[in-house]
Amino acid sequence: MRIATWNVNSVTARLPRLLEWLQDSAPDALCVQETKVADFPSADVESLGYEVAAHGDGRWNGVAILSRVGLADVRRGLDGEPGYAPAASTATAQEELPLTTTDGPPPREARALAATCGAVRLWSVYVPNGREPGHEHYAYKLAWLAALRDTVAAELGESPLAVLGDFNVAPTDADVWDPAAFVGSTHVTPPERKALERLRALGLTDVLPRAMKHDTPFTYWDYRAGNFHKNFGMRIDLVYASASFAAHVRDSYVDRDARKGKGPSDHAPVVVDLDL
DNA sequence: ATGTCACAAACTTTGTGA
Repeated sequence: MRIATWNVNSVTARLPRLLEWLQDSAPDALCVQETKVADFPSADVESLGYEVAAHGDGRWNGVAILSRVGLADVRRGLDGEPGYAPAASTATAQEELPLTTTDGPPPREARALAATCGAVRLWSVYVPNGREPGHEHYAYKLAWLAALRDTVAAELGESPLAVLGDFNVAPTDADVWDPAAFVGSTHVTPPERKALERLRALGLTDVLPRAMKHDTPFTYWDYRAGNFHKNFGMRIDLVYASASFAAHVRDSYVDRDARKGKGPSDHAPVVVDLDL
């Protein structure tokens, strides 16, 4: 069984590359992040034999799971999932108007989706970026990761389970091209890494993929400044596998070739092959 | 230091987010 995860950075913009990759790599199930659509364009992938479960809220975020081995018990969102409301505009703040009273909690975003595909339970997750340490979005990121941990904890049992997606955290300094370049930035701070550690403490294993080049299994390279060409990347797309899932992993690799060519995502897929 | 994308609306340009 082949399972993969890929942040496509807009499924609308990436549809030709997605269809090409599905045909070339033939995953049995694919977790997708940053679909950036309310309605997933399902027809084309269905013609390749995949069922689609999607969770999208429009312009930002959005996750999906594509499967050709069944798609059952679909869940959207996390237990106790925090929401996020952007800060008020500065123009409003300068007028010193009384804060508008908001009714209820901030809206939840489309960042987590689960489905059972054949013998395995999969979560497709797109963890909040965090913007910068100390930012409201950074606190949201940590709270979101805590809710992810609690939700996964409640689902863990005998069945193989994996959480796959764009975690927006590099687990160790080896997972960024230059730790010195990330001082003061998100993705590498102790609280973010601690949040991943608490998730792994449920008994999950970080399935480290093979690199296809450079001995650095990076999964993301900024579009700017020739970062891909210079291999200035990060490993932030992760596969966290339960013991019964990890026991069946035969191989895993980063499909770095998918980051090349015309109109790529800024992330590469991570592929996991299982002997079940 | 901040060079590229993608998206939507203030739409032939800008802002927001990554």
